Amino acid sequence: MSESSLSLRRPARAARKPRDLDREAAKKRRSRDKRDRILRAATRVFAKNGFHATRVSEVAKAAGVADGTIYLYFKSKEELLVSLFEDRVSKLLAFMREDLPKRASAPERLRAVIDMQLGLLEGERELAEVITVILRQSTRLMKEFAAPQFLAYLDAIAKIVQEGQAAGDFRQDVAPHIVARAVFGALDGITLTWALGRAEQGALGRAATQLGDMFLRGLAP
Amino acid sequence: MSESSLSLRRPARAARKPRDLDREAAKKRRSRDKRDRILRAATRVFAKNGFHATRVSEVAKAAGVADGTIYLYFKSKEELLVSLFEDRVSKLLAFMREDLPKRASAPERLRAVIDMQLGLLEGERELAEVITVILRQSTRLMKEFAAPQFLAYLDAIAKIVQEGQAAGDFRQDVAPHIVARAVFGALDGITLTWALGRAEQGALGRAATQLGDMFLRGLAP
Amino acid sequence: MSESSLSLRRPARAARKPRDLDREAAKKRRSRDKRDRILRAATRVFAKNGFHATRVSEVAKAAGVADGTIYLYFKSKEELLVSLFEDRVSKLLAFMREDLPKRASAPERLRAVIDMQLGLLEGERELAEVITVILRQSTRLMKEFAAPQFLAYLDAIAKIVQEGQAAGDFRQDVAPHIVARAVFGALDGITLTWALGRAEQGALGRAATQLGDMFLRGLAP
Amino acid sequence: MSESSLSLRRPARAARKPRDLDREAAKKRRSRDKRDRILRAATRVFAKNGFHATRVSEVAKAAGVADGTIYLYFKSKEELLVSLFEDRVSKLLAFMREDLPKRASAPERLRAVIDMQLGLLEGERELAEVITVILRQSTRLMKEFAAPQFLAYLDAIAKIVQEGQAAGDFRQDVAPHIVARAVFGALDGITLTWALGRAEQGALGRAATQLGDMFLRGLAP
DNA sequence: AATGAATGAGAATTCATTCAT
DNA sequence: TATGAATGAATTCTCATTCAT
Repeated sequence: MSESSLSLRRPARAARKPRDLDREAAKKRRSRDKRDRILRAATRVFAKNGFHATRVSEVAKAAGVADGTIYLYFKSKEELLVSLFEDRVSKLLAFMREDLPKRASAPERLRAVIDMQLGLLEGERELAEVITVILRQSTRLMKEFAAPQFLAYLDAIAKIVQEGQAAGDFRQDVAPHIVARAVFGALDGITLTWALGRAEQGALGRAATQLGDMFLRGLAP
Repeated sequence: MSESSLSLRRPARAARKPRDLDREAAKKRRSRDKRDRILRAATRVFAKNGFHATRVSEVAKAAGVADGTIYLYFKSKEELLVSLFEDRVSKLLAFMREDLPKRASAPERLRAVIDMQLGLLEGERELAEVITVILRQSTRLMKEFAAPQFLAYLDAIAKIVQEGQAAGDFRQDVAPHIVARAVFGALDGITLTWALGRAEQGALGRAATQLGDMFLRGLAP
Repeated sequence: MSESSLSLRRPARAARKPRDLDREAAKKRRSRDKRDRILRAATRVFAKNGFHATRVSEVAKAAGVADGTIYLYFKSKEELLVSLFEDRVSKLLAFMREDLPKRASAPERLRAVIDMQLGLLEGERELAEVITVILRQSTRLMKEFAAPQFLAYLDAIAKIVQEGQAAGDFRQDVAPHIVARAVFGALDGITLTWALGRAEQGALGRAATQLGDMFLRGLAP
Repeated sequence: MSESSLSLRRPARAARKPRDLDREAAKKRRSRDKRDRILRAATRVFAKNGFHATRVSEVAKAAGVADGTIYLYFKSKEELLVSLFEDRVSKLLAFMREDLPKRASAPERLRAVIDMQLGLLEGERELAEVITVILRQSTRLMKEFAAPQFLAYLDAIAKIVQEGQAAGDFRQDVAPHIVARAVFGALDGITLTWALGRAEQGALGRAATQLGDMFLRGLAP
């Protein structure tokens, strides 16, 4: 701060600009760092106490910033929660766009989805808890924000099933959207139990394999 | 009630005691009525606004009683939520105790569980929403109360799978507790989507059949 | 009142009246009994928990009556407290009217007042606590009701001092109203400590003698 | 404050730290100011309406702060009352520690205590009312907090009496703790009447002299 | 950008009192 | 008279958010 106020008093020189850019970048980096620090702290505290029982001041303390600082990066407490969710969902959607097309068959694609949904949280128990449990604590979030994205995700899975049925890889007598909901729910249930504490390291990976087997066999024509 | 009208025709002396009993009974009935009225109102309002966004006074208004009256029947707002849950869980556990033993094989028992978990909420969309979504809004409730019951339920399902494996009805290469979580999660996912509004009447019944088929085929040796 | 309304409907008979009177008397006795029961219960509970922390329902329970019954005998919770106070004050004022004139000299009258104020509560620790401590918990009571009576009492004591000074029994260089306040305060202080629990049986009697000695000697010309 | 204006004229480097210190000090001062403002407002409002009849919002309004601000400085409404009391008691105890030992004889010490207890409140009628009347309105406060301190104070007075008796300055036939209670009670009674409004300026001083005379003469051997 | 003191709206719960039976 | 279920006004305290520094 003192540095920048000093520079105001000096004549503008050509050399300034590159340095300013650097400075800008550093500032942005620092800013992003702080934002991340807050998000990580929020994950920790939300997972421990739940959304409503968590005070903004607790997140601030856990992040090592002042209460007011949170509001420089997030519009509200609820937006903190949204951001945690958005971050993961964007990764998930990116995956679906980039990775799925590489898989030749519907069965392969379905297995990939299963691996990914569980793999996304492996090693991040707290984040898993936030997404499976805490997220549902904000009604508005659930109805206005999460639901649409969630339904889009379900539709994407249903589409895989449909394609599999069209290609003769899956049985015809199950409704694609029912399978989609079941697959998602099964994965969510696994994650939930794991997040609630009754599961060991690597459990999600093993579960993914077994679930994949079971669903694919259950869907076999 | 019919008894009390009868007693009016009898000699006063003999009627004394029965009438008192009637009065007692009527009082108890009215009391239960009011309790139920409050519970039904709570289900409605909780489903609409979520637990935290619902004010006790709103429930009172919806039930047509004074704010304070709620506290004659429930210790706190949270206990209202617990009561809604307990009512269903007790039915569910009663079913598992009474009905399951009648089913000869593990596959039959698993299908019965699936039918029941979905059947329990068919036609009661608001209650379904309360149980799948709202319940998770109270962290304390989730951790202290619901979790233990939930885990007991999971264990019961896992036990069915285990028995099926022992009897040679199910494949050996899946962990019973993973199947249990997956089955529960799949059912919960179905209910959730249905509760959130994208499903028609009778959908849960059809879903139960298809899910049963899929899981049983997926588990077949 | 009920009597008069009754008599309007029935033919007046000579035999009726005595029986009615008996009935009335019995009723009044029972009524008084219940009133006393409530007052005694109130003393107990107020002394234990204080005025504000005591719920009317607690008094009702301690008295063995229904909540609503209290309101058949007392207009409000505060009136309960007033009644406890009035009862004692009336005894105190009766004493001052009847007993004091019998005492020949001012010193004798002052000693009598001291004996009486302490003697009034001896053996009734709970009542003493209510009067010294609890009474001050109701601001309205203190200001509107108790204060006037209290000041009247002080004036009566001051008058004794004044008479003693006129008769040459007391020193002239103390203001009568200051002595009055000091005497009352000293007695109240004794009672308070005793009520708060640090004093044994008979303590008030001994204290009265010593206080009497000390004040009389202090006032001697 | 004066320091910080000075520092503006000095070279910036050296000024750094002192200015920060100043800022800290100013902050602390402002904080203390606000705390005091709240305490003074509380005294005013409590004296007028009593403890229970006073709403926290009224104190806030009288102090010119927001309701919530009160809770930044005091844990609860009751703690506000405690703080008023503690402040005076600490002065009183400080006096007993510092001033009393300077007085040679027990009679001088007793008179000093009398002067002090009354002098402490002279000119602060509202505070006097809070301490003599309002304080007793919180049962918990009376029993848990005030009682122990109060008893310690009584013991200190009793000790003076005892020493006087040992030195032959006081009569032997009065129990020291009875005298202590009487002295305290007399002073409290004087204060109470004064606080309740029937006394003019300077009254406490005069009362102190007369009371001192009376007690000392009453205690003379 | 950062701070954290200050704000003040908001809500669960209590309990004196009423009144239908 | 007696009951006790029902009422609903009333109030403390919390905590997300703001804003002067």
